[in-house]
Amino acid sequence: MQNSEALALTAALLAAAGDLTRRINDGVEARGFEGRPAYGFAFTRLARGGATVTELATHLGVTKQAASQLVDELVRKGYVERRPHPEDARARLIVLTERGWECTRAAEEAAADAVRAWVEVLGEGDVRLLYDRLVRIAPYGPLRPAW
Amino acid sequence: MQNSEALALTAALLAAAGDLTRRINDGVEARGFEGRPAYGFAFTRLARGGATVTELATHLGVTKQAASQLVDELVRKGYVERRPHPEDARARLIVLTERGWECTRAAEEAAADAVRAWVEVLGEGDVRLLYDRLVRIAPYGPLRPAW
DNA sequence: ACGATTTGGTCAAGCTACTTGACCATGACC
DNA sequence: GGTCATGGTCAAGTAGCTTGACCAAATCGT
Repeated sequence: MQNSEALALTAALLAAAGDLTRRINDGVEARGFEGRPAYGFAFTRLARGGATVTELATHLGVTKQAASQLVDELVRKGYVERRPHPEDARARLIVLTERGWECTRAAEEAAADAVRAWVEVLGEGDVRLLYDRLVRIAPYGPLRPAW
Repeated sequence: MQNSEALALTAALLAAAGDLTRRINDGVEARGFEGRPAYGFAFTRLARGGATVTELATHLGVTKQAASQLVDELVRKGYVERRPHPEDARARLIVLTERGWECTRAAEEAAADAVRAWVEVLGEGDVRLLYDRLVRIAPYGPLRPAW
């Protein structure tokens, strides 16, 4: 593989990721929610029983201060609540509200719509293969804003 | 494909793209250049005979003001020059300096190194296939910062 | 059991990379 | 040749992160 192709591969990845996130965000807004792409990724972490600010920060690949500010935003918009943590009095458990669950489902639907567009071009098998390969490359890396 | 998988696919794309850009940027800095990831993508556009600020803006998916600021930065660091445009007195042609070419090559090498790590995991064929599929999905979309 | 250190969280301030808005100079179009 | 479009810059504003300081609760060492 030539050097110039390696940069092109990176560009293609970024373009694809940007395309998807934009479509999803548009879809979420079209369903009556206001937000930014980071919400969706926060939701995927919160959906499994809630999370602490620090856990969220790790998941998103930002400082805990930034995660805390994001949570402020989500609280203000009614998507999550800060509850006392059942096992650690220092920590707070961030959990989705009913509206938060609705927004999560909206994001999943929008994502499914966007991916469906890809499936029409590549076919189900290739999209699944793409996913499989990507997971093997960057299994659980933080979701940093990309460039 | 289930809804939740669609979001996971997006996350995987972002993680992979973020991983690559980080590795490349580290590699470029290790080779003695200072910069940020956007430089590399600007260089790929400038490498083919230069470009105007507006063309660069389109390529990167930002406003022309933002592109102009990026060019300021690149000029300050000695990577590019603003020349009068040979065919349009309003425009300026942004071209790489010798140091700009060196940095471009460094970015390509770093990208090749990063991709090589992927090839070791997936094999050359799968990486090439990945690239092929990505290009078919998001052929020439702008390279927006991803989330 | 108790002082020292670590960990979870927030407050405050600062910065980077973008945006929008205003503007000028040149080119394109009847 | 006047009108509008296009390329570029200057200026100001903003979003979303960062670093640094700090407090309270938990954990560790002795």
